[in-house]
Amino acid sequence: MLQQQPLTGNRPNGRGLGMNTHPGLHALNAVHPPSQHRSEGETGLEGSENGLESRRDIGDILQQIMTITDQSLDEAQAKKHALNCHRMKPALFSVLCEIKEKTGLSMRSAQEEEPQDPQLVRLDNMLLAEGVAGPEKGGGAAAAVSAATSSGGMSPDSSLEHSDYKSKLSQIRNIYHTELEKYEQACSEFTTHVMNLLREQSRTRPVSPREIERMVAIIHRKFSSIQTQLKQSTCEAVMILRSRFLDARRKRRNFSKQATEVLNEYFYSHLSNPYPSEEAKEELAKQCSITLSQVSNWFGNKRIRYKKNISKFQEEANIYAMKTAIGATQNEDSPHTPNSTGSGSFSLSGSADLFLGAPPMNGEQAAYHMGAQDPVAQSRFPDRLYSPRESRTNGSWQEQATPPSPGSDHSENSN
DNA sequence: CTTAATGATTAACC
DNA sequence: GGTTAATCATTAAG
Repeated sequence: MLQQQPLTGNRPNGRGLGMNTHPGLHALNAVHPPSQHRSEGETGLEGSENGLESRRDIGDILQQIMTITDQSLDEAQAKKHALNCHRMKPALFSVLCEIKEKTGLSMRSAQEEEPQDPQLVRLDNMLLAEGVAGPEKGGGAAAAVSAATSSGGMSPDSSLEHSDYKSKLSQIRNIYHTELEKYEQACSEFTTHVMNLLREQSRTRPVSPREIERMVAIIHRKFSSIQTQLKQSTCEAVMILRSRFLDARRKRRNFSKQATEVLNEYFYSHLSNPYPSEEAKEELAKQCSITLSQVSNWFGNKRIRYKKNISKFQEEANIYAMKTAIGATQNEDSPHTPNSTGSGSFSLSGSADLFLGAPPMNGEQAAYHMGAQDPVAQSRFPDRLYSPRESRTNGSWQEQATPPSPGSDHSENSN
């Protein structure tokens, strides 16, 4: 955008003035003056017979150039060589330079600065994030997996599916990289080819470095559009792979028996307020070797399903209340055991929530627990804080629960 | 095969 | 940001 000041300086139209500065034009003018000047005679010519000869030469050259495309390759090559050796060649070349100088002005503003396709940037970022692009081997794929499961997390036993995923991903990686390499190679090959061509042509016609530069840029643009397509389809492949392998919904695994037990234990021992705090969730997650969000999911599901059909969960509630109670009495002997089976609690309050299992159906059961906030759990999770939603601690979390269904009063309900 | 159970996702809500 | 309620998709059970 800055070079190529017109030779004529402040005269953009440049007509005629530029000629003064061009030695080549002088040479040409000398042998082939413009027709309108012909009448003025042949001043400056070395001699009339010489001028005539030169004129014939010029016509000859032009004729040869015009017809060179009609000839066979060998013929053309020979003719080209001959033209290159022609004594008029420098002059002709200079004229071409001059013409180019002028026409170059108009095409200069045509291009400039492609604004970095945002789409391409997005694709690049994604490929990088998925571990397809970027550094070789290992770390990339692992990073992709951990990134993909950041919300869902991965339990240790799911490494099997992940190895499958990883192999598929590295397959995609390989294809992507070989293709990319192929494109890059083809691009550089083509570029050097074109540059050689231009260099060769620069012997007979003026080719500015800038022009070569632009040519290269055009080639690169074309090739990068192909690359973009490659990246696009690679992204799609990765997305499909991901949805196949990492969508936990599709590859759902039930929690281990022990994990469900721990969760249920907590749930039923906090039935009046089954909203574990962040700390409690972390503790549960650790115990069950599941993620925090899985704990949250579980409690969310549990609450809603319990509320929806309390009678269905009666048995379960009793069982876990019993368990808690037994665990509590057993631990009375060794109140300072900090292990996972819980410690130091009172059978009395440990089974407190048991009564909630058979609520009066009008939601007033909460009154039983206004003061006794589950000492069991408090000792089990000493750092437990009650959920920020204090409004629920009075047990109203299920107050609007609709009784299961009119005809579902099972026999065990009467117990 | 059908059905129940269950973990995850989603939109609407506060 | 966490919850609820509805829903989806998979797994386990019949």
